[in-house]
Amino acid sequence: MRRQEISIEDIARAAGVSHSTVSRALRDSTLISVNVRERIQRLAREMGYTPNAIAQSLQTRQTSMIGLVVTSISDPFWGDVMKGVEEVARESGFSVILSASHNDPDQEMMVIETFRRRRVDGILVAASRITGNYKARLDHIRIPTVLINSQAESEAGLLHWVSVDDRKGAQLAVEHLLRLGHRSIGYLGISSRPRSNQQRLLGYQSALAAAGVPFYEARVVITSGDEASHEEDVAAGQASLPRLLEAGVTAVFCYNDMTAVGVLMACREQGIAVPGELSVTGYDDIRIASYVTPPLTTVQQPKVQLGSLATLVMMDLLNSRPGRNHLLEPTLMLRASAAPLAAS
Amino acid sequence: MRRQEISIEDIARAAGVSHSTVSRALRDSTLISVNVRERIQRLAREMGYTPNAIAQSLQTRQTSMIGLVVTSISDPFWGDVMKGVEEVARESGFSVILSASHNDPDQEMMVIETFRRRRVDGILVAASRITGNYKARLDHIRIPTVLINSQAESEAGLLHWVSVDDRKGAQLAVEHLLRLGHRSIGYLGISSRPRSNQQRLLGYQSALAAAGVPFYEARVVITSGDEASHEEDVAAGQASLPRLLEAGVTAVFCYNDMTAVGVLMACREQGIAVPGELSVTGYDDIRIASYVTPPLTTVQQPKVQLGSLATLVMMDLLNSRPGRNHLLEPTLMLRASAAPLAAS
DNA sequence: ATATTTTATGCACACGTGTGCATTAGCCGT
DNA sequence: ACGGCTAATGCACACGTGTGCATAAAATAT
Repeated sequence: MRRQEISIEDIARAAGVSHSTVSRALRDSTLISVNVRERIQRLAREMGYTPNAIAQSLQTRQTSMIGLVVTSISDPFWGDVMKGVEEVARESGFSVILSASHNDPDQEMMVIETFRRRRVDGILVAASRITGNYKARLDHIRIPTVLINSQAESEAGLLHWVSVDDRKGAQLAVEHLLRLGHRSIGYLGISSRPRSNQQRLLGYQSALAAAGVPFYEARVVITSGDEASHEEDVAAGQASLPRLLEAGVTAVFCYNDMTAVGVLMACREQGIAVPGELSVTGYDDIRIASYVTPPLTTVQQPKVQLGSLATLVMMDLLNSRPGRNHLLEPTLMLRASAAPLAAS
Repeated sequence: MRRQEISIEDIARAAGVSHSTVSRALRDSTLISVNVRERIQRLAREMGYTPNAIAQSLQTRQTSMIGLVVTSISDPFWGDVMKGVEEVARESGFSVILSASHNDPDQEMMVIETFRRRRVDGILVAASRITGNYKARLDHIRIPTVLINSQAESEAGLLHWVSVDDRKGAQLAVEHLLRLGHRSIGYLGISSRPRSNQQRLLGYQSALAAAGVPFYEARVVITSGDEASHEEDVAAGQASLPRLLEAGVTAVFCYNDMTAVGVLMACREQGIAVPGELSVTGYDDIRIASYVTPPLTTVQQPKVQLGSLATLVMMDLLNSRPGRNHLLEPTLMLRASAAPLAAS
């Protein structure tokens, strides 16, 4: 089982030259004469040589690997983001190390520590939960970092971010409901993702304010759903419907598509027509939103672009170009789960 | 921007010992006296030392990394598999390098070549398209490999697999439809995933045969859908409904959940009641299957287990224990998209 | 006290690749 | 033919860590 890959030393021996010559020949150095260069390259091909990236990394002090931390690997939202990351990374000659944080700051920090041990060139963190005391440690690590859908500043200039404008997205959704004639609009939020939840709540409030509709605390329901898994989000949505109905809303803006699906399911159980009696909007526009009944009116986040752009920013940083932060625009996807307020 | 991580050499200098002593002390070698050992470990902590995994890998000739190739990163099915892989890998102290093959043998081979260059300890390949001439090259690579949901033999003993019994799954679904009284049952397949498509077709046929129901070629519709993306699967399902109806089927067993969703959508457009006029079953039991209307009766594959078990087999191989192949059992998920044949 | 074993540490090499510098061979000009 | 210049190659070190072996120091036995 001894795996014996061949090295440039082996090629050197076979060609009767030094390993330096082989190294240069394989890198197309003009220092090496054309015929020797070609002979060595042919030899390398024949012998089935594969450069040892580990040794190269040790020497050049760069690994061409980037670490990606994500809250949940099986989440369709992050699935799209991961896809964008992997594509750009591969095209740029980088590999992606993937790990999950399960929405837990401790695990997130441990994963980042592993990445540091492996000397990745850069780190991408999705929906970081890093705050306060962790922040300092993250800063001390001195590895270029790009946050995805979370924001933070850094004095060292190593920390950047790419996000979708959550507040704007919420405004789009709520404005749409207002245009449909709704005046009693609820917000169904999730406390386990504090930043985006807060932003969407703000967007909800400012849309109401802009339309001159008063804000009532009772119309806002925030549930927990700690692990950031779908099942929990759906269950949270289902469980929250009663409280929203008590508040007498005719439409509800949900934190994401899965909670909206939960609301949809609860409505079906209780015989409440959507959108006839209650209009529902989601957020994210994951695939499931198109196929559910009724298809969800929702806020689309450019998910793949989120990943690819973050990776492009990373490439800028790694080529010592200045890294720009980006705030992407969400768009409204009109489907069938929200309709004009019935003139009852 | 010069990133200067500290090394055991630095610690050695600070402690007034040689780097060998530091190396041993950090690895808890009993060769080093207790007080020196503790002093060095404290020093390492204070100086913020992080071992250089690259240098360790070069020396020990193992990277503690495994490569994972998947046909599509954003596919919910593979998302669950990836989750299982990452969890077991992390618990075992391994990191996962992720890459996509887009269901293309050439890309798959390129990804594997990259993994080889990076000297991963093992490779996991999901739904491999490697055949014939590639097979030989794969064999020549001499890296332990575990295939997920595809099977192949190897003389070198480096190739193993973990799969779900596709034929059995198909039988379960079709037997269920037969039990519901259906006799004219269609199969909607996809040619771009030849192995599983073939297996499911075989299961379909043997279930019919066991029930004494004749097999009609016209009831089998195989579409393409090259890129293995959802949109294409759904579209394929939608486009295939007419041909199935022409064949006069009362129930259809679909290759996977997304094609089944396509069929569902086409039915709604054409006013065909499901399951009233047509029973539909899917395959995979991805999350979407539960939330669509009507909820899909489908064959559940143990997706997370598929990933975790494959990784456990890999761990066996890496610890030079014999690797066993595993054929997992699918189970039938009864929901609402298949119903007894209406006595019309 | 000396010989022998045990304990603790350093030396030097290895892993595979890249590169500054010295060295050699070849070429040209006068 | 000789000096100077260019082209091609090798030497030796570096990257950071692990480890066999030699060695020094200490402890124990005789």
